[in-house]
Parts: sequence; C-alpha cells; structure tokens
Amino acid sequence: MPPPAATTTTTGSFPNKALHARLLRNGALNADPSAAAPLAASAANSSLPYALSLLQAHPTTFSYNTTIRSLAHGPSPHLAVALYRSMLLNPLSNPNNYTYPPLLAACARLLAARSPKPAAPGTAVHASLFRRGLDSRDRFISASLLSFYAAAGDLPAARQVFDRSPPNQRDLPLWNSLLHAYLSQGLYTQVLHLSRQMPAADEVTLLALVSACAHLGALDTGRWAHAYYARTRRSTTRNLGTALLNMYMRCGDVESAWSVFRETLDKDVRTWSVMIAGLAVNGLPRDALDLFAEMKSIGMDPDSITMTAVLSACAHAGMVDEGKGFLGCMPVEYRLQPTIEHYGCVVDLLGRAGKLEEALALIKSVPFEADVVLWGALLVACRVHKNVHIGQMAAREILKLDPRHAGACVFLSNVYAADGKWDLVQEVRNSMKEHRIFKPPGSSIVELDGVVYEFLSGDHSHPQSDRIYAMLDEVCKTVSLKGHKPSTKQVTFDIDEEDKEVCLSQHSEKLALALGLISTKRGAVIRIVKNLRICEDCHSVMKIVSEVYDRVIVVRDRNRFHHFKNGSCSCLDYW
DNA sequence: CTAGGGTTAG
Repeated sequence: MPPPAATTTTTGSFPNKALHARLLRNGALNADPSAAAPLAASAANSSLPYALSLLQAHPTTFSYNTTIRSLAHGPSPHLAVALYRSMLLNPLSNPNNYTYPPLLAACARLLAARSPKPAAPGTAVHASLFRRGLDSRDRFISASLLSFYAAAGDLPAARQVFDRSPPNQRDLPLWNSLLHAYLSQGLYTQVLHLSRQMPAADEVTLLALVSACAHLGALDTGRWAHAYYARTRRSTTRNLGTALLNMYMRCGDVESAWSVFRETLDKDVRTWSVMIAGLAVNGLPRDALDLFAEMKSIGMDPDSITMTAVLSACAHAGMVDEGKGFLGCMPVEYRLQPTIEHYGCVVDLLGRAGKLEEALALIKSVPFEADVVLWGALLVACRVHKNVHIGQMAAREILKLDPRHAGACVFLSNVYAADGKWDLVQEVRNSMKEHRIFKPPGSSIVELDGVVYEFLSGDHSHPQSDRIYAMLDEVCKTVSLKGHKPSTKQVTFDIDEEDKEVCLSQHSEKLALALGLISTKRGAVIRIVKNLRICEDCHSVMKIVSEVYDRVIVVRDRNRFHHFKNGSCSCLDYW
C-alpha cells in the first residue's frame, strides 16, 4: 500500500510545527537561521507554502540547497527549478557547488517522461553554474551534468563534460555516469570498450556492462563480468543477479541463467519475470509456465510484465486456451488491466495457431485504439499462414497508422506480385521510393574470445574476409549436397539489384556462422545475434550445419531464440 | 560549519 497522500498544504497542520515553535522560543533560529533547513526540506513536498515561508524568514544557502534537493527527488521536480529561481532573487542566499547536483538531477527527471524533451531548464542551469565558475571544478557537478545530458539524449555534450573534467577528478561514479550515458543511447559496443579503460569497477559498472552484453549477446564478456563480481562477493544481489540472468538468457545460455537464478537472494517480481520471459523465448515455454506456477505458490504477485512473459510462453507453446484464460483472469485474479501489449501477445498466439479470424475479432474488440504492433502481429501470422485477405486488411490498417511501415508495404507488394497485378506492385514501389522507405539492413553479431564482430549482408570488412567467404562456399556446397535448395521467397525486391541467390548466400548471419566455424573448435557453441528476424533460408542452412558440422548454434533474432542442434531447431520451425 | 554524484533488468 502506498503511504497516504498529504491531505493538506496549509501550514497549520504540518507535524513539525511544534519543533518549529521550540526552535523559535529557545532562540535557535535566531542564532543559526540554517537550523530551519531540515524543517523546510522535510516540509517541501507536502506543505510547500510552509517551507517557502520558512525560507523567506530564514534565507540561507544551506536551507535553499536542502530544500531544492528534497523537491528534486519528490513528485514534482519542476518545483526544484522554480525554487532555484527564487533563490537567485534572494540576496541573502547564493548558489554554491552543493546547489547544482540535485538541481541537475531535477532537470534530468523533467526529461524522463516528456517528448519533445524540454532540455532548456537544464542547459540554463549549466549556463548559470558556468557563469559562477563552477564548471569542471567539482566532480559531483560533473557527474550530474553528464547525467543530465545523457537524459537529454545529448551524448556529445555528455562526453564533453567527461573530457573536460580534470583527470584526477574522474572517479568511479563519473565513469559510471559516462557508461550509462552510452548504454542509454544503445551504444553497447562502446560500453564494452569504455569499461576496459576504467581503472576500477563496482556493481554499478558491472550492471551497465552486463546490460550491454545482454543487448549484444556478448557471452564471454558477460561471463567475465560475472566472474569479476563473484571474486569479491559471496552472494549475488538482486539487481545484478537479475541483470546477469537476463544477460545469460539473452545469450541463449539457459543453464547459466538457472544457476544465477538459484543463487540470487531476495528475488523480486523483475527477477522472476526475466526468468519466465527468458524460458519462453528459449524454446522452453512449459518450464516458463511451471516457474510462473512456482512464483504464485510462494506468494509473489505477478505484475503486468510477468503476464506479458506468461502470454508469450503460451504463444510459444501453442497453448491457445491457456493463453486466453490468463488474459481473461488478469483483472480478477491479479488486479491487472490488460494493456495493448497483452492483447498483442494473444493476437500473436491466435495468429500462430492459424486462428486468424479470431485474432481479427480480438483486435476489433480491444478497448483501445489498435496500434501498429497489434496489426503487425496479425500481419506476420497472415504471412506465415498465407492468408491474403486478412493480411491485406491488416497491411492497410497499418499503413493508415504509419504510411512508412516497411513490413506492410513489402507484404502488399508481394501479394500483388503473386497475383500478377504489376501496376499495383509499381504503385507500392513508387510510394516506398517517395517516402524513402527501406528495410533496415540485416546485421549479425558474433563474439569470439571476448571480441565482438558485426557483419552486414555481403560484408567484406573483416580482416579474415577471404577465409570467411571460402568457408561460406564450403557450407553452401555441403548444404546443397544435403538437398538444400536456396529459398528466395523472402528476398524482398527492394534490397538491391543483385542476384537474389547471391544476396541470400551472403546474409549477415551466414557470414557470422562462417567466422564462427573457422575460429572455434569442433563442439564449441556458436552464438549469433541478429537484429531482424532470421530468414527461412538461413534457418534451414543452420539446421543442416548443426548436424553436419556437429555444432550447437544459438541464434537470437528480433523476437526469440533458435537453438540448432542435431539438425533441428528449438523453435520447431515456427517463428 | 552543515550537504552532494552514478541505480541497472522485461
């Protein structure tokens, strides 16, 4: 239960009134006006007028600073900025180095939920402290300035704060702020690179590093971070434990995730949710549902995200009735109102099961405005089940909401092409050209000996490129001997003018696979992370390679994992 | 004189 909200903002009811009176009576406030500081700070978020009257009566820098700090961490951070303005107007109080860190934290919090982001207060504060000569003088100010620019999405400015800070001032929190700035911008390889330059690492450092590894699928580096942590700690704290098991799951290493899960103390709902979601996408949806049952049996309440993981498990297991049941019982049993994400999971669930009419009916019945994600789930199902009629409807709905949606354009154009309606194909193509729509280029990441390599389709940038392409040639011959025919169905017309088969044979995940094959010993697991969905051709090549070369290959694509082993895949060819 | 920075996972 949340604490009861303050019921009044009048000065009369403030509980510290008695203390205030005593301080006045015994003359303490006269002797030291800063004695009002704790009173004003503790009143700021519940009885602001009272706090302001205290500050007016006893205006000291110290009192303003503590009150700004209190407001900065309270429910209305903009009041911290407002109070700073009134501080500037009061000649008896001058901002000092203690004023700025909480003020900048308040400015950063103002950015969190807004778009477009109002960066103006923060940059004004920066200008203000710069005029006072406090720029680059104080490591606390540097760290909070850096965090503010990170929150504003201005990485160059954040980096500049770091670069301009004197080297002897670059302590661990400042490095950690920089790390999190890169992390928040999605620059994961730079996070790995930066962390290697750090003089030391603490838990916050490792959280950023492990999180970056999770995004990249960089298992070796993630394992290194885990070992580094385990050297100095007896048990795993909840937050790092959750980050670690998420990392193992997102690298497809389910066993290690289980062991971290078992040794993590004080698991919270996030810990459980990450584990359930990880099992669901790693081909173990039944285990995910068993774990959910265990979670409930120990009295841990699921939250909205747990339920997304549970519904995703049902979808991956093909458990239509169970999934619908969970969605239906959410409001009653867990007091959770289904969100559009939950409906999306069930549309996905119905869609995979081929129940396209029912999925369509569900979309029409949701109590929200259906979004691109919802229609997109249906569109994917229509592509898999080759339902042109509903697919066209979904694609048109998507294009109404987002005329630049590449998937919908490609679907429509493929439908028209299959039907021989070339004039309509041309129309879609022209529209795509006009809107400058393109599918993001496919890229794959493979990590070898702790170094992350990224490949684009047809990439020649790797120093061992010749050997990679030689290996790729061998793989192509091997799989065709096994009866594999290149499946060009999924090659979309708009990639380029190259021959489709050549294009297909140089998909980024195949290049990553080839590098994995030449750089690791027989029997070693090859782990690849792909930014898009794996294509049908690559999927069947991976299956054959896993058998012929006796390899376990784990591919993480946009939505799930494919564990290839002995010629088959954990996704059961359904993705 | 007093006090202050980084906090992640789905």
